[in-house]
Amino acid sequence: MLEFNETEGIVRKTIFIEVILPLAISKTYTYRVPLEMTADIAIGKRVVVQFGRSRIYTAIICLISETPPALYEAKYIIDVLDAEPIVNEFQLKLWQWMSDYYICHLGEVMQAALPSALKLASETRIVLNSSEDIDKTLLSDKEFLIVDALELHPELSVSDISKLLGQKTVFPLLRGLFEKNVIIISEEITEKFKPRKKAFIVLNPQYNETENRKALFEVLERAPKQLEVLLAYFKLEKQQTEIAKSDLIEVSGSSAAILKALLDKEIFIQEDKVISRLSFGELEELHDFQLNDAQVIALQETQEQLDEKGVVLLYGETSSGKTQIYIRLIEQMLLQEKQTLYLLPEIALTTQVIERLKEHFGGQIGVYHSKFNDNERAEVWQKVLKGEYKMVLGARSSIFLPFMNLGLVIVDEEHESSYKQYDPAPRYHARDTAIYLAHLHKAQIVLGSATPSLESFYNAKIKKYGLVTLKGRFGGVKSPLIEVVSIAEETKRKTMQSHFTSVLLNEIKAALSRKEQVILFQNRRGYTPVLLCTTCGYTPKCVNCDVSLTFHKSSAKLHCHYCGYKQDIVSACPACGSTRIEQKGFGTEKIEDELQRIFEDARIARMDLDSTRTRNSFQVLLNDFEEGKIDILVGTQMVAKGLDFGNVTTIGIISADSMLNYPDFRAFERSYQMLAQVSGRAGRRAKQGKVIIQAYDTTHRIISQVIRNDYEEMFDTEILERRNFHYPPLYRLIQIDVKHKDLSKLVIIASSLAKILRSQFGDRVLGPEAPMISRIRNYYIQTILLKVEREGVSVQKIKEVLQQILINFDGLPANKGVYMHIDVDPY
DNA sequence: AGCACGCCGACT
DNA sequence: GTCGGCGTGCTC
Repeated sequence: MLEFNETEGIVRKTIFIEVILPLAISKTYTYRVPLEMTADIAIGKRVVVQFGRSRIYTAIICLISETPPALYEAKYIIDVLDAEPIVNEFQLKLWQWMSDYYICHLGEVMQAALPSALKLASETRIVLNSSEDIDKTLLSDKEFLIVDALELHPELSVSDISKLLGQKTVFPLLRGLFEKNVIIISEEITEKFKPRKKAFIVLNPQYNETENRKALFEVLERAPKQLEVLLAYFKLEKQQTEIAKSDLIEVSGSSAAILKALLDKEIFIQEDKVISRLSFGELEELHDFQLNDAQVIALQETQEQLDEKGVVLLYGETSSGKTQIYIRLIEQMLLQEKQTLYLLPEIALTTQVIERLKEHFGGQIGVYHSKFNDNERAEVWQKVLKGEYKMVLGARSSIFLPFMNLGLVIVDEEHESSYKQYDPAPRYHARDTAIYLAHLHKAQIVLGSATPSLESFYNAKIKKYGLVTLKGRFGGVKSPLIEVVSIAEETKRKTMQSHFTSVLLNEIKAALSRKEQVILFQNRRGYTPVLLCTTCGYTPKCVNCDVSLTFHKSSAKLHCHYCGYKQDIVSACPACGSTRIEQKGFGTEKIEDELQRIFEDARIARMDLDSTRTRNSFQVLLNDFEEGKIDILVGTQMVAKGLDFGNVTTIGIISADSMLNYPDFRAFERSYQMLAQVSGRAGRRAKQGKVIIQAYDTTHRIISQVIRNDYEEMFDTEILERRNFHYPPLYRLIQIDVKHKDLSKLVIIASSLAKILRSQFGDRVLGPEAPMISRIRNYYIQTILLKVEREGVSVQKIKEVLQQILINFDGLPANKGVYMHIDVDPY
């Protein structure tokens, strides 16, 4: 299609573009480009398009062509947003791979990949950025109008603004306001990540000269209180490199007011530094850049293996100093001007790792975190794009950043389950996706763990990955003593007190008397505190989901963990009228209560999903614990992840059985990892820690393997089981969830689907089966599992066939009202 | 994902 | 006799 452009006097072609829309749609859509925008078109740029009657979206250009679509008239694009592409070819390839591998729509991948500030849509809510002073003289008339309107109405949608201005094209205007930090996206402002700051005091450097110092003493002669503070400062200075404000006040026996006088006189200078009390274990020694012998060897081996295989599993015990090795590898990347992606589990990102690495690498390091607000995320995106950040530290979503020349990917704590996204699609695993990402860039990738996932260790064993083992605890940290206590035995001897064995209680008592801290660990899954009528056995259940309601003392209500439904507590059983209703099972809340009854004077706190729901409560809790305001911390999985407190010497596992008996093929592997990681937390520094494991089955092989610290034996026994029962890493799993509001219809539909699948895939198909939670938000669920062997068949082929079957099945009138979702590698 | 078009119950 | 319930189908 040729058109003549009079002003330029040249013949130009009308072009058509394929765009990805941020929606769960299986296709890309074709739009027509107005001639005056032709020159601005490039793959990876954003365009504004109208889709459907009234909706406007930001889409990404993924293909440019000159042939108009044959069957319909393409709409014109409204605008081109970018001067330069914001998504590169590597990313588009990665998106396509994810969409194929995880069987989801490209639009869903885009939705997950782009920070929302980069994909405004007509429904996006906009608010003013209150933390920023707005210089209104810098605004254009239209911008001023928008700001004015936002001052009146705190929250407006993009389409509101469009109406207000009487024009369709508002995205470029809004983009300008974003860049000036005037407006922000509303959904994100609630979760702003707040690093904790602590005040440090330093002497004004001018007093480092002897002359000036003399004068200083003379000046302060008539202010004895202030002089005392100064003397205390000099004393502390000899002992430590950094002097905290609170320490100085305490040591000098002075007050904040006196210190303030010194600050006002500019004798002291206050510095607020971001600190954290969470760590991933091995950072104390980060300042010591001398690698020990074991590390030197491991580093060298890692490099050799990386050159040979591209992927290396760095299997290093807790405290063996994996981080130092990462740092060396990163340094080499920096020398080669290549980018590094350093992946960490979500929770570890609030930690020292960031500060320490920032200290070492300076401003070249970016952090990408779900708790950052969207403007910050978009900013990191831009800086990675421009190559300003040579390294990014981030949680799973940072695999989506626009790296141009990635040289190295590090996946720390690679076994962590938080690398897997469950909902919504794309249900991807960041480690596996990172391996593909590295492959696209021909980059190297290091997976690090003290307790590797079975699949990674397996891949290392079959020589697909390189394997480097790093033994020995760094800095002479001793391994803790592990003691297993039989609950059955103590129950028989009647020495149990509620859920605690006498052995555990004695250890707690001893630790408390030594002024040391204790962490108690209770796995919540499978042991929720439910109400039970002791007369008829009735238990209150959620009206929307197939779960028992959980009693929450804090709200004095019964809660559903799946849909948030709340209900008042019942005093009489609605089934039989009996008032004999008791609490069964035990959650952290109950443990906390009972513990308080036993240790009346101890300060006990609880850390779980409920107690840390609000933004800062997690930090506050850890803060208090570190500062010694809490003696005993009771918690769920959360406490197992990377907590590092020097004064914790005693760790108790309330019930190892509840983890081991969890009905999941990975229960043993997870239990091993959990117990090994928790044990690694005890007695980190000078003191040797003690771990008490309470269990009914004290002879369980996993417990004994944890005690002997024998990962490889665990691996061997587990692999045997996995082979026998057709589970990963020897087989691949694809899970299909079938959902319907009507249970009887669901059962019929699910089994007919299973039958169709079986005709194609034979006994690779399992189910349908009702999952543990068989109804959520009024939808009944059945799952069908596909076990596909690793050798001899093409998984991609199987996925294609599967996808086609599901599309056909979905279209059948008999199956209306059914929802299906696919989870590839659902673990 | 949204939003419109379309066929069956409780209201002026 | 109309307003509105949400079931299904399309969006370049």
